[in-house]
Amino acid sequence: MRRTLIKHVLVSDAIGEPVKVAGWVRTRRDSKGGFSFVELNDGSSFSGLQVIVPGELENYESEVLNVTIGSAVAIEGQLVESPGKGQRVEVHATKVTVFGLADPDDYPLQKKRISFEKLRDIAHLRPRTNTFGAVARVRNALAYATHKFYQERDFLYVHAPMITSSDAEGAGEMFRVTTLDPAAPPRLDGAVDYAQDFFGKPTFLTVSGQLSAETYASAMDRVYTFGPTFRAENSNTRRHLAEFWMIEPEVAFADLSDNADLAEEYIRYMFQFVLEQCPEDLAFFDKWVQEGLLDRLNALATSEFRRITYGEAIQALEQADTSFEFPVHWGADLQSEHERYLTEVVFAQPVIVVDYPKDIKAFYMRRNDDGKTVAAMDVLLPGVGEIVGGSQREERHDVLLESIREKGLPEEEYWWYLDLRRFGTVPHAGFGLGFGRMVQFTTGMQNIRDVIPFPRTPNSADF
RNA sequence: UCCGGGGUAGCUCAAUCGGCAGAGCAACGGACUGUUAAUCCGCAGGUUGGGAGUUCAAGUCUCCCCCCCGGAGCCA
Repeated sequence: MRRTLIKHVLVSDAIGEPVKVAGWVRTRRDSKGGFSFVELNDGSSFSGLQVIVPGELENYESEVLNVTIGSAVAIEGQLVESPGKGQRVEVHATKVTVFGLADPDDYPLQKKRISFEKLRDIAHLRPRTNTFGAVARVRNALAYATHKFYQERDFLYVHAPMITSSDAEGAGEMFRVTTLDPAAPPRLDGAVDYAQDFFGKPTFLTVSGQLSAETYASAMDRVYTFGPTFRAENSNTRRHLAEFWMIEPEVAFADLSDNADLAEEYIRYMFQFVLEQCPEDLAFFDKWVQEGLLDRLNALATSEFRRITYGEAIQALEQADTSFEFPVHWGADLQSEHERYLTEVVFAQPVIVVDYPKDIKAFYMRRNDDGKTVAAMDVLLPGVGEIVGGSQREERHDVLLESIREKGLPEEEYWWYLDLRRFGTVPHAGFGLGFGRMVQFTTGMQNIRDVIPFPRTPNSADF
């Protein structure tokens, strides 16, 4: 008999028909009536399926009564309307196959709530909990929405390399990739001789797929990357990971305004999609993780984002009757507290800040005509802060070269990047969106370590 | 990396001035005719993160180390 996923059984109308399901037991409650209730979850939906196991089954005493939370079983039986409260249908078992028991003396999960911190220590078992099952489904839905959104708009999915020989991508400390023996590396004049390393030169894990995306946008018009990126920063916050996933669209013949349109549309699309696909999971987060989550997501799925310039942002902050830890003045970068104040207090909605001072932004951002600012943009969301950073890229060869020199970057490493401006250069723009932060915002989960299956942070790379 | 808060039973936590290390839940045994975080009775559960020190006596005080959480910086 063919197995049906529980999410399909729960909405099935085939009352009286035979059905087969399998999954992991959440609870078993025995009745004096000589039968047991078994709640089964297979990860396909938030809700589990209630199974009634009659005492007459031949393995009832020998096996079923040993089934506890965490056990893996398959059930064959009949779908019936449930006389009890709390579920529409249930299954009356005619056969129970026990694949694996979970000794309750050792099994670390229980029906009672366990702290997220403790669950990180058992990350291999936490997807079996309500919260992490729901996070996994929402994360999946957001990834699906991402591909759907860009594919529907004729973007090409580009796989950026994860290993790079450029140590000057300008986005933070990098992890070194090497096959040399760290205890005894080959040396040349005292220094490590990377000519003998696997790639014949020093290599690192990428911090961004942007530069690769730009090369493909300069041929395929509109592209996006969606892959892991790595930062060796010693960041210990609830918003940072050493290994995290980023989505980076890049569009040719586009300016900063087109870029902001795209970011806004994309973010709204994800909210709409996940509201449609994961109502049960979101209702759970709304009730147990962050009150008011559903109202906010619903509002965001349709509302426009507020767009202001950096100069206007500084003005608004200078007029604020709050005292900030970091002083506000034109030329200073916006701190977390400033970003939060703008998006949470001043406007109380998502905010896109554009045109930042050139001195605090990356070399590749397009210089504005005022000579002071660049065509950069940050998208700020209440609760998470910066979720998108992007810009129109500098397409003028001489201006880009000047920027590279001004910032003291190694010109020779950018020969291919400069080539894009020598041959058929084109105005183009793009941004990066931190996928984990999007999942955080969508689920209300406070810590980014709890929205990725196996978080990598300083001092922690288990599982 | 900096600042602050923590680490006690399987889990969530308590322990007054330094004086016998406790509770709820889970688990286990039993009771209960369809339960929904079931309920009731009973039983059991400990190298107090690791190390050193002060003391008649340390979960508690001192020092070193490890780990976790929150905030900041860096950023997505």
